[in-house]
Amino acid sequence: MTLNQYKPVEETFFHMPTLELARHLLGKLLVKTTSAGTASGFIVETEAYIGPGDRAAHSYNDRRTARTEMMYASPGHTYTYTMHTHCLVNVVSGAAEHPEAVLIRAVEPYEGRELMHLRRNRMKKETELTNGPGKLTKALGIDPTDYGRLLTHPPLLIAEGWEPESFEVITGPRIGIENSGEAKEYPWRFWIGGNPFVSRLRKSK
DNA sequence: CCGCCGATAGTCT
DNA sequence: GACTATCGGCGGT
Repeated sequence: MTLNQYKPVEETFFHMPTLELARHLLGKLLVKTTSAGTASGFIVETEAYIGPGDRAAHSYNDRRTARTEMMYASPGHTYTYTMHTHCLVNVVSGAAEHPEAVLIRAVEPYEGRELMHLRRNRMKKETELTNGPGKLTKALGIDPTDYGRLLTHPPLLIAEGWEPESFEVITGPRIGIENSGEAKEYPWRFWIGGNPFVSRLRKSK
């Protein structure tokens, strides 16, 4: 696999409602190229964060700040932010001025496994490489300098991957938002049934 | 395989 | 100064 063999999605792919996009991103490839090489993985878990009314979203109550500014951009851009020491990556969704996004929570390694292995401090277990939002960004080499990129071309892109008919989509409550009132119950987490790279396989509450 | 817990830094009040 | 859309090590089973 070389970079020019990936088939990036069209920008119009991102023009669907956020909950649909969270579902349709499953199976797609997330691809990052740096001077060290190309690393990619199939998206196997996502979460939707939907606008000013979603208590779990950074855009809750229309909090428009320097950090959340990209959530208001047109769909298909990245919204990255740091959680403790980790960088998390979101796909901006919804029309411009509508602050919605889809968090990528886990991928299954495809190209550049050796590079991912090194970046992850030679992590022994294969499934531990990319089974969390902070883990996958480190493995793929995604960092805060990727804030605001358009995901239709290198160095960071979403490309065609698995056929949607080839896997089952499961939904459930989002992770790590215990302080978000009713919103913590919304089934806005999506993952591929039976995939070993999904974070928190058993504890899906 | 599971759950607990401490580390760690960017952002906002 | 108080939050986190987290991670990994450790100890018990």
